[in-house]
Amino acid sequence: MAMAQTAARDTGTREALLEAAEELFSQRGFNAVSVREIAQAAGANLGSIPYHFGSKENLLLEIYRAHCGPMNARRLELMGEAERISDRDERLAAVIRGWIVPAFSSGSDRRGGGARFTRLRAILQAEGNEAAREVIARTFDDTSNALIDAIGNILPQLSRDTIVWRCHFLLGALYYALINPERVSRLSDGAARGDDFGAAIDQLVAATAAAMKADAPAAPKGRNGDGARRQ
Amino acid sequence: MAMAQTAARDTGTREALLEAAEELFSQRGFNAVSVREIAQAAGANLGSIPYHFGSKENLLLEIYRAHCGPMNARRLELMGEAERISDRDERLAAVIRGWIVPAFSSGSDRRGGGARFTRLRAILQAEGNEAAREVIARTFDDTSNALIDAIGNILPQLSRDTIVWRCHFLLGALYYALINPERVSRLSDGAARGDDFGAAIDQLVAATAAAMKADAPAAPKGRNGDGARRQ
DNA sequence: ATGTTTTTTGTACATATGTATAAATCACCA
DNA sequence: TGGTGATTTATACATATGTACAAAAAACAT
Repeated sequence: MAMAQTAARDTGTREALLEAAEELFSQRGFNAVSVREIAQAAGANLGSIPYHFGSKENLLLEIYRAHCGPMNARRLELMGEAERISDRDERLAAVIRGWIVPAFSSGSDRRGGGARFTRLRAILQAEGNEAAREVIARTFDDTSNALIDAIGNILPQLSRDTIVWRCHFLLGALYYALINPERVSRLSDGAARGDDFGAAIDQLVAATAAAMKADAPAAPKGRNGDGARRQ
Repeated sequence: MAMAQTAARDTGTREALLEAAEELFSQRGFNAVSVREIAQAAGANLGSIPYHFGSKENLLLEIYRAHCGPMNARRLELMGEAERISDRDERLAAVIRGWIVPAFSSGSDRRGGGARFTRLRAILQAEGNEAAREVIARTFDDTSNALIDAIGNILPQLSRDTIVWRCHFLLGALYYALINPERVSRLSDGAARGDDFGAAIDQLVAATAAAMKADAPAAPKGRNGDGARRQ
């Protein structure tokens, strides 16, 4: 047939479907993307999706399987290198950077991380996709714990809950930086570019390292504004 | 007729629909919630949604209209009070807190902010809902700019882009804390509760204030890891 | 009361969705 | 070359969705 099939023929239909699905899911989430769209973007037939993956949800899980292992391996590798740094401030920044960088870009291969996959996780997390949520928790908690432990070693005066909160904020900031980069450009009148990943990483590392070094918040008692309410 | 709007008083049905829609949207986003679900949750008929709101999207915008004004007014009020504090560190923390608190809970009225509405914004932001994105940008940029300006006054050595980045991280952390509170409980082995809004606010204020006071990140270019890539 | 406007209700419609399936086509090897 | 298993294609199906619409009901004004 026509050109539409070249993508499928070059890389294989299965690969083309994974690629197209990852791109579309990372832009609009899981619910808003139809299997017909994915097939069309991949230059493949609608039926090839149930054929190769069984279901739409399984296609999503396949994307996770392709990325999670390499991405977390790279994280542990970079954080391991960082822990050999003697200077405490430098080590803290390097550990944080080692955790952050693979979320923006993998090493050499296209797989194993990258901003697109992180953005995908961010959106699916917000969508509340159950399958994705479970895979995320199972697959990413160990590197999160590695980060928490490493920071605990560097800053032993901090309680674990405070470190957890701050690492949680880090992940939220990371997700949001990838989901909504336009806002940075807009609010800074173009002085900063939200899609400049290098700047985002540098800013995020500096801000997070400083936040980690702060004293834990004072008293968990009395005044907590009118915000003390449970969900 | 054209009078439909003024005559559309609180019949109960309209309010119930707004309430049910806000609850459902804040849990599962816009796409994944059907108008039939909303009607059922509100104890109303399916046809009452097109009747009262015209369309599903319009119903969403109505929710925004109910919250945006009061929430931003409260933010400006609290930040204004904060700016009268003489001590710089205290003022910085109070300004940040003034911006954060209304995102978790409004003053007296149920409307005008609150964690549920913030969570709604977070999810819709991630979903990439165009209508919501535009309203958010138009309605919230002014309070974001107020926060940025206030911080710029307290910390004049910081460039505006650095402040913008850090406020951006703040919003991402805030969103994520509301979207995924279970993760805090899980990673801390129950020592911290992600759904404790008071703790979340205290932790977020302390971390953000410390991040703001940090020096701007060093290198403008050069080494930025393997993460320097454009979206 | 009567007439008019507003609201509610039930249903219809066009479209979109994920998946199943059978026929057609291709790749590959004896 | 012929045949066999893998893949692709086209179509069908059941279901879900947002909205339109007309009739019924309720609320209201005079």
